[in-house]
Amino acid sequence: MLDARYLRENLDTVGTRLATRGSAVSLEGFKECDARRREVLQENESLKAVRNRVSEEISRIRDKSLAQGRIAEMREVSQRIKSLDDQLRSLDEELQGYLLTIPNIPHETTPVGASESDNVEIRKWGVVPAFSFDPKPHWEIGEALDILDFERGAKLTGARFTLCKDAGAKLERALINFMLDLHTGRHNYVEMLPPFMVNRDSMTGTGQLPKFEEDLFRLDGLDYFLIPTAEVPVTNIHRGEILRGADLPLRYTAYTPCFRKEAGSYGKDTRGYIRQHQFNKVELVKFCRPDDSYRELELLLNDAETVLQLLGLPYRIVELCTADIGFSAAKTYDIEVWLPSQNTYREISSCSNFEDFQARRASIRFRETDKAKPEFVHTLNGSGLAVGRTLVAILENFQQADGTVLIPVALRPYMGGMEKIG
RNA sequence: GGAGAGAUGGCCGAGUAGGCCGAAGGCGCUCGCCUGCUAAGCGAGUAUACUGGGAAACCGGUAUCGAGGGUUCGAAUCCCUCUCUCUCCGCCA
Repeated sequence: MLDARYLRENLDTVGTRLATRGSAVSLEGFKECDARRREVLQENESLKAVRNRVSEEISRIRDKSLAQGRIAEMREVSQRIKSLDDQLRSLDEELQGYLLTIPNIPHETTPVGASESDNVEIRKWGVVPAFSFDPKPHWEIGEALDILDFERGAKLTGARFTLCKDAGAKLERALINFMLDLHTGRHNYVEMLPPFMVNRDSMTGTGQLPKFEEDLFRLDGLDYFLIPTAEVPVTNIHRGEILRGADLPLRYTAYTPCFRKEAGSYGKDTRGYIRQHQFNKVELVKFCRPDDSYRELELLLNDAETVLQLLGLPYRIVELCTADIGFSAAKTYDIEVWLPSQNTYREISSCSNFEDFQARRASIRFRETDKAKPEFVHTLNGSGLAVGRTLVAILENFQQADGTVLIPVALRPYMGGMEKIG
């Protein structure tokens, strides 16, 4: 959420910057509503000031019969106030409606672009494997090794659900533990295990609601939602809090399953394990001072990259352009891992700086000293990494001519010493 | 699921025959004084949001005692609804 006052005073500039996102954002509604609201607010508050003053006078009059005139007068003032209160309530709601659906302003370093083809490749790491045979897609490898069972996943639930079996299940679990140990041990993140379903306030705090409800699974009869990413519960840990400056930056990591409806991606990635309604992810979340957030973003990106480096998976870093960054983000780097079967890089992590956009929605502030005014923190997060896609990358990149798959050395301790699958 | 108790400022904790309560007191914190160090002591200050004025320092208004409604000239105090916490019983991984 943008600051209403800032928006009011910089309406044109903000409009221009938001336009680079591609989708038209109209600020007219906000402007008009904001003006009306302040008008009503002012009349209302001055009437309340009168009422407070006169009521105070009435309280000092012993003989209330002498106050009847003023009491009658105030009765009318109160009527008027009540009506203005109602108007104000609906105007507030309307204004919030505008503010909650206006996306974040892209950072000045976010490349301006019209579509994802304008994203900018920053760097590459690793060597793309050369195969002496035709590399298979991961779903064939997984089925041949009997570690990924798509048919039974669909039987148990439906399309885009998969049953992991035996070494597949173990590999998934090993990756989770490997990532968490790396981030808590070497990168100094604090591990969290949050609830996998959250309430509406939490979803609004990080920006999934009110605009993107159709992407979420909601529980029938309860206003709870299955989390689409650990970003939601972990960022909301400090919703409504004032943190101590001395404690910043806070770094949290969390494993959670993620649940997404994937509405609007019906034709995409229909085969395999790339796009599921439920998938595992290890997430990195930071809360920091505004001045530090862009430095912290680079560090966060490095922390996520380290996972791929230790696993020996080739990847590249892409800086998303204004047309491709998410609703809440000011700047985003994607990490894309090499997938031989698709002969291309595919997203495996997305690292974003939200600046104070989420912090303002969720009211997450800090006080530099005990006397200082509270300021909004900056929030960041990134996948570290998407576990299912990491498993896919391992199957495809480390597949052998005989159909087996080599397990990365770093992962072997987590696999009971196993060196290959099959 | 059944029965009861409670939710006040950073924390603890007063306040329930409605008015002078943004809210006593204590702790904590900040600044100053004092004591040759430490401890103690003394004085002052110490919420947030919105909004009007001002270049700013700052000054004014309104709101906030879990949340939302209601009664009233006026509500932390009365009424209703909801949420959460705690205790006991039942059930359960």
